[in-house]
Amino acid sequence: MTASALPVVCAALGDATRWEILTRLGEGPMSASALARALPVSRQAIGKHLEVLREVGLVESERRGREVVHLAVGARLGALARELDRIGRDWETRLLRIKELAERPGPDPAT
Amino acid sequence: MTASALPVVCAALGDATRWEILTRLGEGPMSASALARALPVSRQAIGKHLEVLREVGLVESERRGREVVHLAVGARLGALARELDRIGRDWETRLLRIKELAERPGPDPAT
DNA sequence: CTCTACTGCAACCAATGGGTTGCAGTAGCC
DNA sequence: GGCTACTGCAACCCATTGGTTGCAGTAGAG
Repeated sequence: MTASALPVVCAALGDATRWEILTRLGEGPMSASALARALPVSRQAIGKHLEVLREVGLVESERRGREVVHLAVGARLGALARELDRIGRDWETRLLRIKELAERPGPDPAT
Repeated sequence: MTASALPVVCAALGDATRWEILTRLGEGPMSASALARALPVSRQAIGKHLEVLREVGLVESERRGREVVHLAVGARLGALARELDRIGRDWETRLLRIKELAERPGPDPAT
């Protein structure tokens, strides 16, 4: 996962309806029509959300007979989680270093 | 981190400008005016972004003399990362179970 | 073959949100 | 005390987006 993709995939996860869709798809493959029956939005709205999720790799779609079934991709979410964890750790370590420097009497890093 | 907060905090992370701000704040505390000087947006826009980030716990603010300095909170990001990782694993395990059931000749789960 | 049902595309609408300018308040620096 | 600079609030603008309805295409079921 490249760093520039972080805002995009986070934006895809930044919508409650899409989380509803992902939760359903996490339990098993479903078609867009089936999702539309389960959720209080139209099938076309579901379709747009699915396109967003597919573009960032959070769902995959497969034609099965007459309908197209979609499923949530856990690997992609895991990759995002690892990246966020790494960044969070960086913030904490840098903040600790700053606090150490502030409290230490000798403020020269070269020492 | 409650599950209902996931879309909100992800939405906060779903903007490129906010990631710019977070990156700067991850290197050390800064004031809104300093951020506005470093980024190609106005101070008021920075202020709105900081409010969003503060509401979801990704930055903390502290009055230091005449100015207010902000810093990125790594712990919050780590909590989000753990939650996303957990959900991603759930998806993968359930999908594996479904595939197993589909390939196994005896489709009765009670057996 | 026909009928049903799921998909895909397009146009349109309203709300949200990222951005701006302007102004008032307030707290250090000299 | 006066000047400077940073903060906070409000109003406004426009692009994006989540949502809708409608229609055309297409592929299984009977």
